[in-house]
Amino acid sequence: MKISDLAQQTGVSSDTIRYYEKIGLLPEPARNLNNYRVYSAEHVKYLRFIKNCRQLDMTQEEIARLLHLAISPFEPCDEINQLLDEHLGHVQERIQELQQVEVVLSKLREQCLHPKQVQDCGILEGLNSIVAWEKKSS
Amino acid sequence: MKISDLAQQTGVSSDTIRYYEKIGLLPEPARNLNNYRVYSAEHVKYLRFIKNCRQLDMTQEEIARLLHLAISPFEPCDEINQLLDEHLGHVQERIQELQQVEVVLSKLREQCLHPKQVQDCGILEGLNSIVAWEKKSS
DNA sequence: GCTTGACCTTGGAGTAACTCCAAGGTGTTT
DNA sequence: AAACACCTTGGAGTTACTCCAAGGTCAAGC
Repeated sequence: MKISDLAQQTGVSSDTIRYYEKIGLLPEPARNLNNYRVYSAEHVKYLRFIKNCRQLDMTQEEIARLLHLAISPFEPCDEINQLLDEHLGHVQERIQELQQVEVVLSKLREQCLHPKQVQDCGILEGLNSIVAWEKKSS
Repeated sequence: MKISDLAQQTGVSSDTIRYYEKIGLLPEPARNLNNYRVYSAEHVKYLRFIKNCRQLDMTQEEIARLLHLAISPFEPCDEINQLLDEHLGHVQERIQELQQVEVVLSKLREQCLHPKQVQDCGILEGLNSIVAWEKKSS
């Protein structure tokens, strides 16, 4: 199976596949006589796993940790649970941040319901004077 | 007013101030005899504006557009409203995406409520078999 | 007068997670 | 033989910074 086949089967571009290999997320495949990469069914599984994690917005580092854990079948899985919990926490934090942004933006938008000249636009006014609210973490 | 004063008054680091100048977001300040940057009250206003926009998660490009519009007081302000609407749209989209991620992560987490061995951990199982849901846009 | 420490300057490298491109090799078809 | 689609590597570009090194300046203290 060549790189374009793997790309097609997983919906991950060839460029990205080579990139994952380079950073060590995806195991190096065998090569054929022309130096083309040759992938196995294992690689499909690996890459699907990675893709799923990315869709869950995990970082490469989190994925690397998960992959590392996945190959130690007899270890306790606390670390996996912990990683998931932390990641879930980050996602929830980010949602809250964005919801705050949404509120401020909506209020700001109401400052200018009818088109005017720029000098009278309440939005620019508003942008000059937002009272910085607290962001929990960045 | 030197760069560290501006930094202190706005809560934006000196590094970031120089960076904003470099990419053209912040107007170039005057220089004193030692070639130190000398800022005016205008710069404080500018930088506060930029900081407010960044807190609203706007990109540098959006901010640049706003700043450009802000100096044309007699133009109609439709474009400002449109920019805000689009940006609000992006924020709402991202919130929805993250909420979907949150649901999937929570379900995944339930696959392993009691610590086990890695080989029996339902989370890894789950990560292998997430049915890719539709993302509206990336 | 000299050292110390706190600033300032510039330029460049590093971060995450890719994406795109150029230059060159290979393989199949017409 | 030419056209076209694929493969290889290496390197640059993206966003929004952050950090660092090497060198210049300035005020205070001994």
